Amino acid sequence: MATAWEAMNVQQAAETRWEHEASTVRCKRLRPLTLSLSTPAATPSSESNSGIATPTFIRCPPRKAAEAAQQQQATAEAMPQAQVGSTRWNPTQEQIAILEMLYRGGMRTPNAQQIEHITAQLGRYGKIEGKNVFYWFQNHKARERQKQKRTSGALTLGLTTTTTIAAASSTAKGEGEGCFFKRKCRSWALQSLDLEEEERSRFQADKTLELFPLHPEAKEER
Amino acid sequence: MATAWEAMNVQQAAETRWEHEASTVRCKRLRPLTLSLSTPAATPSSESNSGIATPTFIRCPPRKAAEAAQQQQATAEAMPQAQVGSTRWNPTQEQIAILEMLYRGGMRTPNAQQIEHITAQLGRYGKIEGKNVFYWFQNHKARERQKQKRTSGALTLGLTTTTTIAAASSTAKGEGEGCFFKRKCRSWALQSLDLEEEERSRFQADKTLELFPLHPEAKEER
DNA sequence: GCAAATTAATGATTTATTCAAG
DNA sequence: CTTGAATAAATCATTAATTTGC
Repeated sequence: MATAWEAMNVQQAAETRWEHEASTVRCKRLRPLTLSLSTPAATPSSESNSGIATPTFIRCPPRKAAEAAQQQQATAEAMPQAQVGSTRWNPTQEQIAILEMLYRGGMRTPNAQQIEHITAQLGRYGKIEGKNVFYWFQNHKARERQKQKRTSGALTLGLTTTTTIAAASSTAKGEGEGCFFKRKCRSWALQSLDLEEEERSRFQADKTLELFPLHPEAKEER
Repeated sequence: MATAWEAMNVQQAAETRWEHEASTVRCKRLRPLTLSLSTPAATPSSESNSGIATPTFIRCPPRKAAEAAQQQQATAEAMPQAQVGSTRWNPTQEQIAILEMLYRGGMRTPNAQQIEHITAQLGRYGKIEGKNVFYWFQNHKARERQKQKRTSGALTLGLTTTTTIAAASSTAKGEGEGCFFKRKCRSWALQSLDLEEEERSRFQADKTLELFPLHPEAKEER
């Protein structure tokens, strides 16, 4: 559990590894490198969690400390082979392509339903979970912002190389919906619905969700 | 960094969360610019709409609407604090008392199961959702940190503020599992399979979770 | 050519801030 | 002003890529 999710991270990814070409040279720049100076007083030590039985499927958590490992029961799963060990989602080319398309289309913080839909769709190309979609947008958005900041800082020209991107940050706040947890709640509450795209319209109808069509935040400021 | 295994990625146990406490003082207090100035060029407008045939996903609905929609179900409750028209959770005295007790007991970032449990318990005193519990801990923790920071800052005059802060945060760290998303994931990840029950228990058994019985963290460390 | 060692990306989490209801 | 709710920034951690010594 804890993550059962992870547990089944199958990824079927059999297909080729997908090169991220889609995004074209993503960030390339030097990584600020975070510096791990940490603090003088910082003592990582601790750790806590002592060994715990790891569920057969390897979930992601395992990281440090002893492995206790005795967990027999090894993968009682039927297809032992499959990707058993992967811990994190590894998007396929198609998945990335779709996500980027959506992003370019203006989507920044999809809400629960949107995520469900997207996940359902992307699921056709490989194993995926809602959280992956969520994180993808979060990260993509953040990194774009970051990149831009870096760029602008360097250039200083303020030419707004990518005005479009700017929109991202502004949008986020504007409406309160997309919120993160929202989807969580939502999922908690009801998850089943996934169907086809049609469903979307249904939602729309009763939930007043506006359609995508840009026009985004007219509201902006606060 | 980067250097791989340095740390020995040994596996540990299920679920553990590894907290990055190591870094303790991460963000240096004042965050450079962020503020809402956002980007100079921020012009939401455009949004790159070059017609994109974006899959009809819906965009986030305006906050008001969303809220309204979501509360319809709230009604009909016979609970004390009927929050009929309220949009946000309004904890009852009992709920707060319990939460604080847990907090004092050392709980900081409850995991999915813990949250579920707590929510269930608190539900006896009034309407409540898992996210409320989650947020409560998040906020309580953050505010305590904040307060502490402020205090220390005032007293020490910039004298190694870091250390003090570090200390503060360290406490918070306590246990690491609870990851936040855990629950979300969990919920997202098909709940149908409850196969994991046993797993859960297993987990529970060895991993804290005793929720209520305070006593909790004996671990606390640091 | 190849596998260990390194580095660049980027998925996943946590913490800091901000927003806004009451 | 307090605090529930939500988002963005900072980090951490793991895997894809790339480099390097044989």
